Amino acid sequence: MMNKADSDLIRRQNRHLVLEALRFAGRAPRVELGRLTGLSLATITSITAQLLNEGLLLEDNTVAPITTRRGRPSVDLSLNPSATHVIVLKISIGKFEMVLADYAGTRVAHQIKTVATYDMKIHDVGKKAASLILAFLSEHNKSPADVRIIGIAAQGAAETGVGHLMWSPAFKEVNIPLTEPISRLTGIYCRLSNDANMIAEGLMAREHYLYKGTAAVIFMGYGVGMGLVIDGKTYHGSTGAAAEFGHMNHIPHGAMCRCGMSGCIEAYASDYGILRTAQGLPVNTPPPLDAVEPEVMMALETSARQGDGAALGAYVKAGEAIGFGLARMIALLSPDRIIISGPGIRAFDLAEPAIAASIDEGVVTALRQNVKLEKLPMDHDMIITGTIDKLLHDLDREVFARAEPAA
Amino acid sequence: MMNKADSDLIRRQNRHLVLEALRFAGRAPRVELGRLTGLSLATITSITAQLLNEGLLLEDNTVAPITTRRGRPSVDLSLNPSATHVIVLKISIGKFEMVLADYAGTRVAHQIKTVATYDMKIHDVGKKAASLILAFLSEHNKSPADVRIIGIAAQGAAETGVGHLMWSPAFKEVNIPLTEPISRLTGIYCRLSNDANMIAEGLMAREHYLYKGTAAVIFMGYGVGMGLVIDGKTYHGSTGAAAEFGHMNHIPHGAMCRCGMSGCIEAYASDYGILRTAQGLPVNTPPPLDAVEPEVMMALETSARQGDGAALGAYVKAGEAIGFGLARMIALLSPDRIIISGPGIRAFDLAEPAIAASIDEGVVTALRQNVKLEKLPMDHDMIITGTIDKLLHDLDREVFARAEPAA
DNA sequence: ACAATTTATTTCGACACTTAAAATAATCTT
DNA sequence: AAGATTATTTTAAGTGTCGAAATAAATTGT
Repeated sequence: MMNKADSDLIRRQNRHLVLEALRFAGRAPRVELGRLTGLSLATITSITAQLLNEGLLLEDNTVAPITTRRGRPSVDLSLNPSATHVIVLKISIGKFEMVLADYAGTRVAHQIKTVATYDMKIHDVGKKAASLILAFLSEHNKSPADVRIIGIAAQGAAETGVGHLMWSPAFKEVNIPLTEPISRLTGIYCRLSNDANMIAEGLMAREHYLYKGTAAVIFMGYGVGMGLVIDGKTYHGSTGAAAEFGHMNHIPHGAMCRCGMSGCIEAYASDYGILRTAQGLPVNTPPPLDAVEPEVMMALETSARQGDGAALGAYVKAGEAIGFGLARMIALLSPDRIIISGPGIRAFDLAEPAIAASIDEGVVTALRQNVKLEKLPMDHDMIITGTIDKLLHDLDREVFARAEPAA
Repeated sequence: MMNKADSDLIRRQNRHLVLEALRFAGRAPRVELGRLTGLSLATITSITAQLLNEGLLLEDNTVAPITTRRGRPSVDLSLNPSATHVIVLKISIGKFEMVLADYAGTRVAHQIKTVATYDMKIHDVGKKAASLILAFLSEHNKSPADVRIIGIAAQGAAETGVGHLMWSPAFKEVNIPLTEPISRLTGIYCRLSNDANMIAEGLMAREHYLYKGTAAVIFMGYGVGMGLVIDGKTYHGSTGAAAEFGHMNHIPHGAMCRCGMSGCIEAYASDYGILRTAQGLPVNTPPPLDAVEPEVMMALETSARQGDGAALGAYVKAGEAIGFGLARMIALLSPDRIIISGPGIRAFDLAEPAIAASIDEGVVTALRQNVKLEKLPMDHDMIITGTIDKLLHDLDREVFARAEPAA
């Protein structure tokens, strides 16, 4: 069903609208907010007065009005950066990266810690993360009370629901509990997401008008990941670990994958898969435990460009795996856009013809023709940017859209 | 973004809630509606008075209260059957089936017309359907003004957005416009959907508490179809022709499919695909144009049960195609439930071991373990039931939730 | 310098909706 | 027939949005 509606709901939704408009615009006078939200100026006055009173907004006239128009000058409102803060913890192979951002989305601190992730014991991961976060905070003279939420973006299959990391290239262990211990040890509410989903989230925050429908962000690199946006919302399956594009089967009984199965797309299109093919190793050669060094992949790319047949062939095999995977996804979901990114995007041109041919081969024209396929240069930072955006949007919707009970 | 909220929105949502509760309960007194919706009795009085006044509800005390409790007896309310009507047109190979149902969901008329669908010219389909509908109505002393919406459930790929049938086993032609001509010629608003989606819709209306998340209804028969429910709503892709599970590639460069591509799941798991395998015909044998007679499939099933190796092998091949397709879908979407239905369900036991083995082979345990796989006996009527449910729900939400402007 | 003009914001009065509490209705019990 | 009990309606208060009117704060013109 739905929930019943009352005047609380109206206020909540309209407050949310105002916050969203301001986050989109950065700064705007009340008239502008009226235009953006469709609300009357009277309502805008009422809502912004409340938000100012609660310390979420700031009257911001630091920038002198450039225009020399007649009439009462407008006074810009903006989100109050110090209303609260969020922390992003990005977990990847061998390192923990932390970013502290204020309520306006500006990054105020940044730290990268080298951590020997692979051999960590299952319960040390959360403990280590929590202690790094607490140290990071006190280094910047902040207390846990200043931070409203921690968002973890991790490589691998993340169960957002329970906050476990089902598996990840960064760890030998599986089913690592993250949100619970980190929440408990820091006293800060904590959420876990998959890194590719966070890229999708970041793109949406930037060009949300483009994401009315369904879009998939494919992420090629050490593994093959995907962020899936359905009807404008990132999709998590029943467990929160959906959209495992990399571990969608490509060839029954095919090449050995890091996940223990055979024939996954990743076994052909990830760094290690491409390398294995290029080296002519049998498809059941176990994948290496550590990430393939970028230099190795760059060398492979170079020799492919110089005409090395084995290297070229490996990129074609990778393209076929990606292409048929996309064809299957298109048959199933018919997305509006597919965006391919990740470190592997460097060599995209080598795989692209095979990708295109495989899509043609794998799905009828009628379904394919409406899909836009784009590539996006990799930006590691986008994972963090996307996570910040998502955390702040979540806070706006779930926390700050609710009016504080009057004193 | 969202839309702004005002008091209209509240009323709309709460009216919708009352209508939904009454559709769910069939008949209920006001106190009961209060409990079901969470609204106060004062509000229920106000809303039901309005709905009674608009003719959508009926005070219904035809059934004498069985209970002999003390206190003022309650008076049941129910949906007014004659408030409006809906028509379902089910299009399948060789026949058009029409059902007229009242606002309470009761069927009041039913007609099956044999139509030589396959060779119809592209613009004759809509004309034929419209004239049959008009004749059907006048036969039952109804005028188009008594009907608020026509819902078409068609086999094949339906573009709900534009109302075209992209392709269908029933027609030689492709891209057949349906909603526009039928709407124009009958004067009744018209919508097109895929038949498997309507089964999913019917299941949801009956057990909507089971469909909070993601569920897929696979439909095996002449073709292989799918209805996909994501977050409790049937999913249509960018064009409205998503969820073409049957035409998701199974084996690159594989068996020839009716859609013109090679290696689709349907090419192995549909009636004609199974038959082709059993007969030992080469995989590039073109599929027959007409539906395979049920008797032929039943004979095949019988010989498989009697130990015919070729027949058994064909069901195994079909099971592999379905199983790997499901494995791929699970990797991508991690649904809560998968339901397999359709006429092909009769021989499900012959394919089931192969389905299970292929799912095991094709997707890691961690993703698979949360998925419930069920089979559902085929009921052709469920397509019609589901369409009626969906039409009425759509009307409740889009039309009747809005209060009529006061006279 | 100051009135007129222009643009932004706030205030006011009307209206819609929900709700709790009080009032009313319609039955059964004793 | 009075009292008890359950269902429904009415009433009064509270919250929210909106259009119109009022107010604020600038520029322009003289």
